[in-house]
Amino acid sequence: MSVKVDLTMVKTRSTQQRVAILQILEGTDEFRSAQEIHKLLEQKKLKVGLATVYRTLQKMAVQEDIDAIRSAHGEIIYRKCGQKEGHHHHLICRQCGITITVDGPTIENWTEKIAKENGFREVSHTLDIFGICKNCYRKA
Amino acid sequence: MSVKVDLTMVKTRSTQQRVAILQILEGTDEFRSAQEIHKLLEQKKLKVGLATVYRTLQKMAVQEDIDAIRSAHGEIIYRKCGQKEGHHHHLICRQCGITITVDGPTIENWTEKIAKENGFREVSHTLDIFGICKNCYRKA
DNA sequence: AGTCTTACTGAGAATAGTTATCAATAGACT
DNA sequence: AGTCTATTGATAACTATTCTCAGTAAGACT
Ligand SMILES: [Zn+2]
Ligand SMILES: [Zn+2]
Ligand SMILES: [Zn+2]
Ligand SMILES: [Zn+2]
Repeated sequence: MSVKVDLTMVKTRSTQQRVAILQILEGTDEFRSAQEIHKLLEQKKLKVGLATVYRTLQKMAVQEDIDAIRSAHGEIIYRKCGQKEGHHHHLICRQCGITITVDGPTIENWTEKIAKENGFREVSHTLDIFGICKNCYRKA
Repeated sequence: MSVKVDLTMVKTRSTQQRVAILQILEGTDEFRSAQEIHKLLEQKKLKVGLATVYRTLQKMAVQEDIDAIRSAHGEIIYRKCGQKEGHHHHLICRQCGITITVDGPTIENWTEKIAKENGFREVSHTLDIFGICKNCYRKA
């Protein structure tokens, strides 16, 4: 009898630190880095260790409570996504950061197919589309 | 906040180091990081300083001799311009990390379509598929 | 070929973002 | 209250990249 490990199943405790970080994320639509969130918490007189901020955001991203992408500058930035339900993807402007939520069966089916063809199970995927939006292109 | 210098205006000398780095890039269609290129040069018994590799690649990218993108892992990776044949995606086992390279027109077309529908230009994308490979699943 | 200018180089220090370590703490459950 | 263990905080370690600066070598011009 073997135990199946599923990261989304591990018990997550509701700590003061986790709640504080979540509140920051819920207070904006923008992507925020771990460092930024740590500073914002300091301003609110909430002392949360930097390592805790990193760990919590990382875990939230794995459990799909928040979205994580890599900025052009190299930092991982996080956002509580407006669309709370359902798997989906993002179309992001490299210039101004405006983000459009997109989804559709095409990639979902394609990734499933590719994974199955290679004998993989418990499949998931990440996909982000980047470009220059109409507005920014006009200004350039 | 850093001061931006226009590197395209300064004279570029053809040094042994620059030639060696260019040869590495011309020897493959894949994206390579500065660290990887530095190791490859070592294997060819060419001693080129790591800082020089970083500086040279950075300058080549600014002068648009090569393409530079940020990998999901956070590194800047470089490729000799032109053909997009090197573009592909990864199917990664969450357990053992084994990685399979995959590609196909399906997602390429889909992402292009989605971006165009939303008025985006200069489109790029990132996609990774995760799962449990046959081997690891059997062991579990 | 010799000389001059200055872009370029290498080694290491410095920086930025992130992850690992580990003893102490505090949720959750009986 | 007591137990179990996920979580925390301070800091060390790590990875990728940039900076510093004295020494080197393209390339231009005699
Ligand atoms: Zn989203
Ligand atoms: Zn834009
Ligand atoms: Zn595996
Ligand atoms: Zn693609």
